[in-house]
Amino acid sequence: MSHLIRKLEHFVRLSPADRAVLYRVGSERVRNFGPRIDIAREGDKPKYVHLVLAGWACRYKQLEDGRRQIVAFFLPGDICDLNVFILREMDHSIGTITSVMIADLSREFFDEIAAGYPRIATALWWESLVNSAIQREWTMSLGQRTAFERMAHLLCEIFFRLRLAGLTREHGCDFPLTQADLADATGLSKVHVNRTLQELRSAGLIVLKDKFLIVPSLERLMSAALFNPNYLHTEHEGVQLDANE
Amino acid sequence: MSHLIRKLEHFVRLSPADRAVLYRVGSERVRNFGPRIDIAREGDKPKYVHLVLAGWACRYKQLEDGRRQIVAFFLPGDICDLNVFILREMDHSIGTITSVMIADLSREFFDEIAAGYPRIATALWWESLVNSAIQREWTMSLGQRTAFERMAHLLCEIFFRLRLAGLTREHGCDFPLTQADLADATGLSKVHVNRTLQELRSAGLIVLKDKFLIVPSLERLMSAALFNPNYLHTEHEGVQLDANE
DNA sequence: CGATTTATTGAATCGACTCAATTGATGTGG
DNA sequence: CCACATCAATTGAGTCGATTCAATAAATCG
Repeated sequence: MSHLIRKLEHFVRLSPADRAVLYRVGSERVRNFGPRIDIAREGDKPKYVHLVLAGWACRYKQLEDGRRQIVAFFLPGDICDLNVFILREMDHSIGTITSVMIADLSREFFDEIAAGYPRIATALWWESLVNSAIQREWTMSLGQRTAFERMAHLLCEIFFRLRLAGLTREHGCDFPLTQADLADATGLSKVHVNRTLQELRSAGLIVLKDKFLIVPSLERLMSAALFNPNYLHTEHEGVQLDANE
Repeated sequence: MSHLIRKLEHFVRLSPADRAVLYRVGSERVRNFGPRIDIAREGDKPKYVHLVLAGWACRYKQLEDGRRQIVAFFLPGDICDLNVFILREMDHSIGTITSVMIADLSREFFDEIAAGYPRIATALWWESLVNSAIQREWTMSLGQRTAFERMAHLLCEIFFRLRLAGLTREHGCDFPLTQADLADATGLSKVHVNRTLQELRSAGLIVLKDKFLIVPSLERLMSAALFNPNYLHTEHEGVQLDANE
């Protein structure tokens, strides 16, 4: 919960009442999943909006012949699909990377937000616009960036997003993804992911070991990735949207 | 206008009043642009939501060194970015392909919809969820599909979307994209786009000439593309959301 | 501890790219 | 309305980034 609040407050200033409502979300249905488990599958009827309270998950799609593409990562504080209720069936699956704690947000919860908590509603809109922007940036990465840039870009993005949620130290963060995960996300083969990570290491851009990532100089990693953080819409006038109560 | 209505009615049944409001949109500020013109640029402050009344446009991003990726096509009846008002600056540009007629939808218009036209509001949500799904599918294409499949997939998608808007004949549609456009959208080089199109031609999957595309067998093209139309969320129970007035 | 997953390395191959030149279409001004 | 200029499409040849296959080493787990 705190991760979501922390993230949203980069965009709007929430009132104590706003925060209280969001905390209450933690008391909606909460479920725990082990690592490498499907939470929802393509074809399922979407019932809830998922909020990740803890752990890492991903959204992925698969072709008939088994080729798999991770199309998004979900980090603590992330909301899966605002308003999917509307759709009849999922066009993708959601699976865990690590153990994950999920709160299932009901339609009623969103109705309540829409009716009485305009700042939260705005912040959730922002969340969903940023998610779209991230998806576009992935399109950009896959279409135009080299393997080296693409990997650097993904690492930058994850680091930035974790930081928003308050989940980084000065220069490092937990990093539970395997090279196979990175391959499915970047569209590269596992072998090439391995070699690309080695290149990043020997360029002194990252230290990645024991599921922990250290980024000695975010500046340099960003520049290697051609990473422009504007798409995360984080430097924001919206912070002026004060809670006036 | 009619293209938007036609598209939305694949999802909800609109009342005469609903349709009237949507038609009125045509009387909001309408602008005309020539081909190959930027309507909005990365860095701009977003002011309006754009509705494409006629012509083709695209959303694209560029890296500092000039590499360019088209991340979406806008066809008649498409709405650019629901609720971008919220964001401080554009993280991408919008440019025309052909001559284009655009209606600028104001914030007030959406407030009015939200307040008094729930079916339209739902349909617009659907529109925006489908756009997200399309973006994910592009990620999938770029990450996993071969050049041949990817090109076939893009052609399928465009054909399906045009059909929703009522812009196809039995087996064909206008197709104003150049091979350079296709290259920027698929992440392939122009040369390879050319060769890939020739492969599609000699496989008898498409006839593409004089800015007109013929798809002799959509079935066969879909199967070559590993195209699963579920992500367009078009076969929909939502049609049961009748207008009860 | 053995079993399985994850990471690493080498070698050969291939899909897609770049460079470069040509042909064909489109368009505009004199 | 032709001539020239520009833009779009096509073709060939050589190269390179990333892949596949295969084997080994290291880490993780029950």
